[in-house]
Amino acid sequence: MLPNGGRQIMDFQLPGDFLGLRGIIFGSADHSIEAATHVEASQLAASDVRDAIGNSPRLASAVLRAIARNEAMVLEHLVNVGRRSGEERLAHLLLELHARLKLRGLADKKGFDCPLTQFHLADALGLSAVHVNRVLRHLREAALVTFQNGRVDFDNIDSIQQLAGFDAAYLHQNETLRHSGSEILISMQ
Amino acid sequence: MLPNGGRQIMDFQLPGDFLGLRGIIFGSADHSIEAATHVEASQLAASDVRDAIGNSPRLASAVLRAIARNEAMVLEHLVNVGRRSGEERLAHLLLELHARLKLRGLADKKGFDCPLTQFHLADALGLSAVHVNRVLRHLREAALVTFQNGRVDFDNIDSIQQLAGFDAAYLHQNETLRHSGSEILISMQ
DNA sequence: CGTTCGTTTGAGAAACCTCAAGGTCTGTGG
DNA sequence: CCACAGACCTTGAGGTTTCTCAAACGAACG
Repeated sequence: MLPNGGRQIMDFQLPGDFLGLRGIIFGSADHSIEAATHVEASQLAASDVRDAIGNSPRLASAVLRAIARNEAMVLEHLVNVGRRSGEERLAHLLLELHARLKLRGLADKKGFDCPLTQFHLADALGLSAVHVNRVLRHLREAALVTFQNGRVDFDNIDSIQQLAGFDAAYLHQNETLRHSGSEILISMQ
Repeated sequence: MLPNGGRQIMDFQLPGDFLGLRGIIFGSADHSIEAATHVEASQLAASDVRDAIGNSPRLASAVLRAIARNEAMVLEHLVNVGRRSGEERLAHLLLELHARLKLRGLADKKGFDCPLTQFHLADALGLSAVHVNRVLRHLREAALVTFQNGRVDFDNIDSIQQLAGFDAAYLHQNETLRHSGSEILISMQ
């Protein structure tokens, strides 16, 4: 949140994501987390996590890579907001969400369920909600992607990837750090 | 660099900064580094760095905090580009550079030497160089900050901090990870 | 003395914003 | 069952910000 009432959404956390890692490391957070859906989460004591990291080089390395991956994502969002047009930005965000959800088995080839409002999209993209609405219309009329009734459907995923300049490499999806129950899971493929 | 020829500068590395840490962790980089001035750097073998991190929990922890700090900075840049006006963005960037340089003894209270061109600023802020020029004029005419002949001078640092919504907390300046010669230095205050 | 790089300024166009109004859907209380 | 409120989406009109194209200027350099 900014003093003038504006909001910048830095990322959308998906099921299985580790929340607030940077806050644990620094002992303070420069952001807040808001639930867009019903959420189930388990809490880990910051000191426990720090101890575990200190005692296990393997875990430390995994956390290191997790944060680096996070930074790569935020960086891509910076590129998105800084150097792409409204259509490209929106397309890029939807493609990113699709790629990340697909890995979790929460999306199919055509699209995915998306509980976000146009206000959420606007605050993530540095646009106004009104403009997001118009851009969505353009994308729909261009038969690229449809976002209606909480569902995103790609009509032509190849051409929309080209439009957005989307390349999933920055997501580093071959490895993930997750928390489940009260444990931290490292999964590499 | 983007396919359409655009460029997004994610950060300006200052003397003493550790370069390409994320590239070492992932074995590949999603960005490139360009020298804006004469640069002296020493190279570390990626495998050596990885080994060192694996063998020293203390070093691993420091690297962890360094990356987290990096992410916080990129994140602030995202907020900057996504939700602030041209004047606010530019003021914010100049204030960040000032704060970071001051810590290294490379700036005084009034300002600092800045070798960047207006093209550099534009590519960091998601603006055009022409617009950067006009915004600089506004800031100069408002007696807030002057950027001329490679020198940035703040006329009224309090009011420009307020204009930009700048708070140096995100820089986490009380600790740094640096490389010097062929060593990695951890310094905490 | 010409070239190159960076800055400055003007003019018109495009992208995007704000304000405003109306529409749809959903849940809720009477 | 109906009326109402709230949240979200949609569309229009007009304004602001920012962009692109273009040209001119100054400084540094060989």
